[in-house]
Amino acid sequence: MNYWLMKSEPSCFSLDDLKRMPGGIEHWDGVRNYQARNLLRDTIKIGDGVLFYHSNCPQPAIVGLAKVVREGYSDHTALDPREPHFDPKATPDKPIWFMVDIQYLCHLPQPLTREDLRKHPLLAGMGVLRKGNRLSVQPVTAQEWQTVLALNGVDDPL
DNA sequence: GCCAACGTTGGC
DNA sequence: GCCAACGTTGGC
Repeated sequence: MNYWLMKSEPSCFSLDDLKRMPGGIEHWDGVRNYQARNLLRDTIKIGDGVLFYHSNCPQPAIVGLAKVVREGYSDHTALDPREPHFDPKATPDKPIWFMVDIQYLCHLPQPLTREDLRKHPLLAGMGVLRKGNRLSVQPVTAQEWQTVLALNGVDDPL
């Protein structure tokens, strides 16, 4: 079991949007970075925990929890010329880009802002705080996962 | 809106 | 294979 932090701009796709999807499930498409692609294709597994992070917004924060319900498969938005993340080099046989499906679990009663993370000794080392870190999918340690839950007084849903 | 950091592209 | 130019990300 592994844990991940996934970033999304709430003006584009928010945790509320995920909650509203049928079954609370949506595919995590549009990732066009090779390092993140490798994680989506090879490493992220069904049942893994996801910290849902809102980026590029007035209050960037970890706002909720999700879990992985489908492992890496072809990101079809790379094959469709009408899609903003269309990649002419991708083909059905060699998709290049991959995505996973995640399912909504809950909102955090107390979203954790960057300031919250920075001031907590067990969270201050999180990748999302590192300057210049642009990975939209990044690993989270079990300790970080448990600390985020403990600060919110929520039981581990996984 | 600014700007630093980063990944990608493409000429050589 | 180097590296400058460029586009994007994302906090502030």
